[in-house]
Amino acid sequence: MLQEALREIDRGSAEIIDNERIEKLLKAYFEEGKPYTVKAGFDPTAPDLHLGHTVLLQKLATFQKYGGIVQFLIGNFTAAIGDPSGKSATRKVLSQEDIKKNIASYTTQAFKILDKSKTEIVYNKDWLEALGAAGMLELASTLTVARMLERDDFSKRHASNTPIAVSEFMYPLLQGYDSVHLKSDVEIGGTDQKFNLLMGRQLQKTYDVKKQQAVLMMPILEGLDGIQKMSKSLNNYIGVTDEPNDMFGKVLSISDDLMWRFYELLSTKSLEEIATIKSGVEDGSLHPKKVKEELALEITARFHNDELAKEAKIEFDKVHVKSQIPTDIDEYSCEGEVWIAKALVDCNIEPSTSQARRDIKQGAVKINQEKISDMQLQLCSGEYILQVGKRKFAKLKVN
RNA sequence: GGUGGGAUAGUCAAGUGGCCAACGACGGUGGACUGUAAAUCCGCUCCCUUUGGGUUCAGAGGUUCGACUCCUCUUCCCACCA
Repeated sequence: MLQEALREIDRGSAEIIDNERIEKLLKAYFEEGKPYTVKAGFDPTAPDLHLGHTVLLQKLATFQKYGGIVQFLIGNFTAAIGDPSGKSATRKVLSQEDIKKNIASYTTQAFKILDKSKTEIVYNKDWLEALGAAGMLELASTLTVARMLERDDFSKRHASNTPIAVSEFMYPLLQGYDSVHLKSDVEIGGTDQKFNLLMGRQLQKTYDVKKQQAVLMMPILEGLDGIQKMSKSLNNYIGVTDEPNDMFGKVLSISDDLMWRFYELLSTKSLEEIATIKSGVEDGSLHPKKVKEELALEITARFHNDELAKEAKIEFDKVHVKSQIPTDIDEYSCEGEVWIAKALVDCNIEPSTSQARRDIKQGAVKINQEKISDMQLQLCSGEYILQVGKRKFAKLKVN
């Protein structure tokens, strides 16, 4: 039982620091029913969670299964600084209402995965603001600049002459201080957070918390491109609130290599099962597309339900395998004759008439499934299905 | 505070008076091939109903027939020295 729990916790993790402590905590739980705390920090700057976040959330859910109480930390104080790990140098300051709204939508999404009864939502503003200037100084004095520059981001940016704001140095310290305040037993985060996570350990020691948190790092999930990390700003993400059709389609669009990564980090299938599937693909007994469909179904069903996931697959096949028109298309209408390029822009499937003209020239535009080439074309009254490329559709009614 | 360097399209990055809407790379996008996969190949990639017109190269002025390129000021960044 204990071994099984440990294996499940270890699954997919990139690195665990102080694994002995995790073992001890679990042992105490199994033998005495003693709970422990698992901290994970979230930045409320964007209101939507994507699958990259769910890698962490799923791990938290695993801890909850085995006695962990999740400290779901909302970084409403640190958000003002911006974690240096992103490349954005400065971050705009969010209004209180925005943050509140983001937090609300954040937690609703998170509870699709987490067990609400075993989750404490905490806000670091509550204690960091109280820290004051004196407390900040004290905190800042615990670390040398040389140590700080050890952090990969900082040294790279420093080496490449990219600016670093002094306030950014505070970020790891404050995140570490969160662990002091919360007396966390375990903290989990992405591998890019290693420095910050370790800071928690160090500060817990410095501030004499009597314990040092274990640290579990999860790999960073790559985005749809398979190279960069999944993030909203790179637009390579699958959002947990994405429509079933989009979700299904996006999963199917990832490369075969990336698919294994998604399996490992997102699927609930056991590692053995995944290994079996993988060897099936390798020896040719399983088609990779089928395998990817399975994954897409699983993921879509998790955030919606089985029914909707199946419908998404049927819809997908209809549009892409049989090249038919999707069931739901945005509808637009207009008065009088319209020039085709203008119509495409009005239907939001082209960004500008210039782009529309180029696409027409290249034969990317279809009306009612027929390729068109006349860029002077005027649409007179009637109903048209407009299409650009393989994915963009709109229905236009000309009166 | 001093000295020097820099700011170019989504990103990186050429361009040092006309040949510049601006090389190239990446990204994005369209097409071919497929499994809407990857890889590969070809096209497109500021806006405008376009053999043309308009607005761009941090910002504001100026020199010039003509400026991304020269001058002045402003803003921001970097390095070295203090």
